[in-house]
Amino acid sequence: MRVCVHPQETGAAGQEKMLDIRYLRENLEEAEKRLKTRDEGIDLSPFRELDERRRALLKEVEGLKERRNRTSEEIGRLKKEGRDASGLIAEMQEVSARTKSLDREVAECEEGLRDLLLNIPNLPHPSVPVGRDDNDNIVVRVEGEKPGFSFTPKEHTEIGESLGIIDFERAGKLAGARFALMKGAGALLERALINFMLDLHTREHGYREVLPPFMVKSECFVGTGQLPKFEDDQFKIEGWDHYLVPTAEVPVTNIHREEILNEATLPIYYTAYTPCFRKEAGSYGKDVKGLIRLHQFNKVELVKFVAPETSYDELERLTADAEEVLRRLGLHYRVVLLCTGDTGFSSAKTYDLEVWLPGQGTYREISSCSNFEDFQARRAGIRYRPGGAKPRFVHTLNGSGLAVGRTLVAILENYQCEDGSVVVPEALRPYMGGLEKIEKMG
RNA sequence: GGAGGGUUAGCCUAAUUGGUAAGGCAGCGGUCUUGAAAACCGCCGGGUUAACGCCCUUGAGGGUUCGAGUCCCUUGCCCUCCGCCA
Repeated sequence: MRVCVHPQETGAAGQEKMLDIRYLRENLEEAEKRLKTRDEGIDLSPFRELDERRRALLKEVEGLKERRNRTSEEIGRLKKEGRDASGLIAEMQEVSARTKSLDREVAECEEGLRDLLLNIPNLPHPSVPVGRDDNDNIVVRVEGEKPGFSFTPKEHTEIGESLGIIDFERAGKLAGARFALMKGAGALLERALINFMLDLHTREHGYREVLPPFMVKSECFVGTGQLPKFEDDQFKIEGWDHYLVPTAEVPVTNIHREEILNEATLPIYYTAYTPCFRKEAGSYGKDVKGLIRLHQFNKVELVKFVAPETSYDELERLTADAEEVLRRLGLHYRVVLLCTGDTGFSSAKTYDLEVWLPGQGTYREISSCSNFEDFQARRAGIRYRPGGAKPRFVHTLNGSGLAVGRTLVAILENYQCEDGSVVVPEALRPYMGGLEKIEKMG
């Protein structure tokens, strides 16, 4: 069901909620306890007072409005009959003034509530392990095996630069640190990966391909949860209300913002390629070299809109769809269930896929698959009508399928040969004009 | 960038000089029917309430007014034309 902070603002206020206000009112202690498993600093204590004050104000102002409505009609009748209504009009002038000032108080009160609510993360699902950070995540399965090497495997930066397919130096000249310039077979490989992933998801997994705008309005960012809390991570377009998308999740989830979907159309599966733009504020010194952490990278995303009862089954299937990319590419990986402290702001439950990188001797995140339950749907106003009944919020999910740059890293490191060349995984060869091996050009 | 037109509930469409949102379609429930259709009845934006009721809702935000879909200002989006442009 839809809930509004302020009944007069059915559009705006309704979308700016995260948790059901009625749930909070009735279960404040429980909610705070559960949220504290994600973040000790969460404090819901201002909620009670704001909520009660708002309701008291509404009671008074609505009473006044009722009187005003009735009297105004009476005035209309009197005037039509040619009788004098000046006494009533004078009376209503006062009521009107009082109403206006009360309305302002209500608005202030609701702004406080919004500030509070918009910054509260989603409740973690009961199956999510309680923990502080990534040390408390749980490896739920491991697929494939680490490749063996008869030599010491190199990191992708070294492989890519010596093959002449990645040029970090000139990328720096163009755009500074954390950008890459892909060249020749490197650029082709990146493009092949995008096409391979989109084809797999559209032809075999039932997703519909979309190509959204790469910059969208701020309200979309509020809808999916990047705003207001994570403004610092976003690239804003100067003089516009637009931001560059940090993930296709933002434009694709918001395709159905403020819509009531026909139940028969659910579930809806979309896949989209977009570049992703992130400031990476606060990651200074982390992954400064290579393709791992860039201000701009490519990603193929999977997004689902589903009926609430099905969303956890859908999460398992979405994760499997992302895993299939790694399987087809012959890459060893593991699936990690994130703990409460490591799960993203909007998500109720998240699996990360971590691919093995022999050059670095470590697993790195290459996909993140989440069920947001109705958190985003509530903020973005995405509903469906179950069997002609009242509209209900859908559940939304998404996952990377996959991060393209990191997949390219994994291929370079896992398929490298002693002579510095890189074997092209068979699944990609049709996308690369039959190329079997990337070798240094003369 | 300039000029003009538009925006009403899931969709489509009304609403004298300002007087308190009328219909239709789709959908849901029911009557009728062997079943279905048709016809007929009810429901069919949000909030609140045990219920009656009350408040809010004409893209958004302000203003004027006792009272605004209607008048004024700001603004989002869509369409047409001009200019510019891949």
